[in-house]
Amino acid sequence: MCSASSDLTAQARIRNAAIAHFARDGFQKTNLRAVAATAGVSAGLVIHHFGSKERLRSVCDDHVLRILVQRAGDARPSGMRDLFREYLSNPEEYRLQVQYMLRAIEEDTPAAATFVDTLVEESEEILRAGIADGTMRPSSDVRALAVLSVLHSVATLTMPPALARALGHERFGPDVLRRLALPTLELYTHGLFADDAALKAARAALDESPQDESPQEEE
Amino acid sequence: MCSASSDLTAQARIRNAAIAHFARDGFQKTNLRAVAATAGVSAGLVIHHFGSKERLRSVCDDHVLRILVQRAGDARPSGMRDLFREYLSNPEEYRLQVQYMLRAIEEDTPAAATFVDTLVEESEEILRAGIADGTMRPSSDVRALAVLSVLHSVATLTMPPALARALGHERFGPDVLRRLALPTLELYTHGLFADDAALKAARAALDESPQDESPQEEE
DNA sequence: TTGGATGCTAAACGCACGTTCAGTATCACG
DNA sequence: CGTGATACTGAACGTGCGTTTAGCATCCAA
Repeated sequence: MCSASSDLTAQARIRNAAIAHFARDGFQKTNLRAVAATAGVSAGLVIHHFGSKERLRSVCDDHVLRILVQRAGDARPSGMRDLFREYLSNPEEYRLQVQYMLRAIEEDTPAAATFVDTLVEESEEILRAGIADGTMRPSSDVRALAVLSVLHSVATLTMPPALARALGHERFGPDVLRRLALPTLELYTHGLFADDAALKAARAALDESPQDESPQEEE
Repeated sequence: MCSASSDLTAQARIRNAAIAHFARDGFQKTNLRAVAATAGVSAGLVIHHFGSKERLRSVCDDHVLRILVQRAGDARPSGMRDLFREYLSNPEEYRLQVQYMLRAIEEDTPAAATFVDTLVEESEEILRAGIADGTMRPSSDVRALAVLSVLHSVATLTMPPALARALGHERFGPDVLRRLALPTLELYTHGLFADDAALKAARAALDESPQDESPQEEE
């Protein structure tokens, strides 16, 4: 990790400070003077180097995105999708970038869009591979399932404090994750319902009003 | 529905306008002058009646919370947990209040905490009942499963635009919901994994580092 | 009738914050 | 040396916005 604050160009220090602030407080709530302060420079310099707060954000977006996708391409076994698992076992290393991206997803940044697209794409590939080799159950809509699993991952990592508190913890953290791991895996291997009454009912209901958008695949 | 804008007290009109703005744009981004405008009053009157923007929010919180919990207690078959199903079949009626609460959950309002607590509590009751009568599979941690299901519901309703776009839609809406309904139900009745290798591995891993927070229940 | 609440407005105040502006130091280069 | 260009600062500017204030009706009680 290259987090030594000096011996870096002021531009880089500002960028890093901005990433940290955006990740922690979000774009709106962070003010340039605070970013400048943690970067050890004046507020004017931020504008001097980046032109505007908005352009500073887009530079941060690109930077974080580049780190994360390069990390995913890093000859890792199964690409970016393992970011989640990786994050669980090694939260320190990329926590900042992941947190930044989660914020970006909330705020619907262009970078978040390409990040999410990559996640969904890789997730879908993994699902198709798993279904092909029999380790995963076939689905009526693999694309939607991929989106659903990414949604669940993102939701878990951005878990609202109120829900964390309902589990008895102050806020989201490794202990919450550990607590949810087993129920999540149980859900993903057994499901929850003992019979398929609800599923059949839903299929019937959807057949009645066939506002069809989803592709037809085998089940 | 009582949405006629006149023939209501100015206080009520301001409160309703604020609820609409907070639900649509969030607390930070809505400014009092806009609220005053849609309420048809001056900005000063908002302060005159509510003292501050923050106290206006808390009044809105209480109001929406009261509507939602009274709706849940309304001799409905299974209480607030059906808000989700209710919302799906009848999105117009309580869309505003639900959207308001989703925003409140994001912003971690006290009202959101009690709302979430109620959701989790009712969810847990339903799970226990379902497990008892055999319609649901037993879980190693019912509380965590309840939190997980609420998390999934909330996440679905607040689905980030980037994920909706990955499904081919502009943003979250009824069509996205329809698209996700089947995969969700498939996941909740069959699970995803064909075998329980991942689950066993996770159990083993958690046994190694028994940072025990979760209660022991039957499986 | 008077006098004080109450409902309400327009204007102003004050602060936070993004951005601009002079002005200084330093370094490159002719 | 001189002459830019570049890095940087402190102060100021402008604006958006929450809030305050002064004032005007209206209505009710004494």
